[in-house]
Amino acid sequence: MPSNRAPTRIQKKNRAAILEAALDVFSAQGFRGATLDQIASAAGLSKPNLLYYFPSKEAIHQAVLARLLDTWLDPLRAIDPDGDPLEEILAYVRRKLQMSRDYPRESRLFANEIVQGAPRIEPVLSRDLKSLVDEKTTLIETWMRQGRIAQVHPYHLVFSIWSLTQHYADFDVQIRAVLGDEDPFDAAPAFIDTLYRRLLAP
Amino acid sequence: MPSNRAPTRIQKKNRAAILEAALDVFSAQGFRGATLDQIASAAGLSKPNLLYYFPSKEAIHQAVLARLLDTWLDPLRAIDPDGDPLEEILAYVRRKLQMSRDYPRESRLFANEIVQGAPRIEPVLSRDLKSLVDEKTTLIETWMRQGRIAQVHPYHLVFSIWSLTQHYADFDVQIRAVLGDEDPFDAAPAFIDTLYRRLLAP
DNA sequence: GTCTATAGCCTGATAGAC
DNA sequence: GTCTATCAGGCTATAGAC
Repeated sequence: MPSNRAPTRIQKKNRAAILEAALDVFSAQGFRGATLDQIASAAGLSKPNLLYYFPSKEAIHQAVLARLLDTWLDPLRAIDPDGDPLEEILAYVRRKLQMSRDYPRESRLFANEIVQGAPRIEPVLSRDLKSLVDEKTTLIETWMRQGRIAQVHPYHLVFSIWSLTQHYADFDVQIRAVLGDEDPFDAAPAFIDTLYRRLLAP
Repeated sequence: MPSNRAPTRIQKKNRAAILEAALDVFSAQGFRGATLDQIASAAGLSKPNLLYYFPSKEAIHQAVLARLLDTWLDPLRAIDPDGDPLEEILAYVRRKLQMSRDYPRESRLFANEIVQGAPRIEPVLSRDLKSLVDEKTTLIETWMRQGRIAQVHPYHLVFSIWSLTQHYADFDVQIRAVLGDEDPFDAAPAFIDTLYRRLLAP
């Protein structure tokens, strides 16, 4: 492990390269499918040198996940209680869809973890994620009671946004296999926008 | 490998037990995460005996996937060109959601495979799946042109159905972490039904 | 700080007795 | 057909030279 002194430029660069390479490999292969050899080679380091920066494979995985979780919930946090209800929700949907397009590896890393039972992040889900969702669904319920958007189950509304948007990153291969040459992100934004306008119109 | 003679009752039972155990383990851990030890123990056999029935880990995985794909597309096939358009689509959605509730392991096995780039079934996707979806979207487009349901992008409509319904199996842990004690499948059917009624109302 | 070499474990697969 | 024993390869992690 690097010393406790302030990291040099080289250490910063190497740590960043490792996290970038690990995101690549873990998101494509899952935790057990990934090997340190793959990560080291993708980061341009030797395997022992990789383990000089992180004590174990597990530690690398946790570091990548931690960095992901830090920003993963930002789009949801950004829903503004003082904004226009429908526009706030539609903006959230757009942000989530954009993340699927711009950060598909992050989405797949997360998906890998959840599909396999979230062994490493279940606590984060039932604590941080739950309390954030509770807060936002309360807000959404208020909007619904005020008649500013249609009444639907607020939690399932959130689940639907997650599934519809993340699907384009997580199931990318399948979508492209079916669509052929057409870019999924050409028509997806308009489709999903229409879907939520019709669902939530007061 | 068992002889070419007709399988005995014991052979049938063991093969079935292996496929059942393999579905359990592969869907929960992915291909590389699963071990022959786990499968053998879950099937109540020794590891060498397991490999008496299947020549390799890869062969077991393919057998499980093949059995899955055989029935996975049935709900889509069952859309009836002569039925009422909206009701046909809603019935398809219900069948898919029911599969997520009754066969979550199958859904997660599939998800594991796709998220990691579908290395073993990409050909099936761009051949069998694509041609089936092409056929059904053509039908849906006809219905839309006739004004019997609203006009939306037919492929993305199908993707949305896949994502919304499979999400309840694939992201089960996350959904339960957020919902707490409430059973996801209590409110999901009504929510999704409402969603598609409002989206597709002519 | 980075490398080569290697320890030690786990895993897929095989050999051979019964 | 099923078992015990075991091999061979790949994997994480460490030792030690430079």
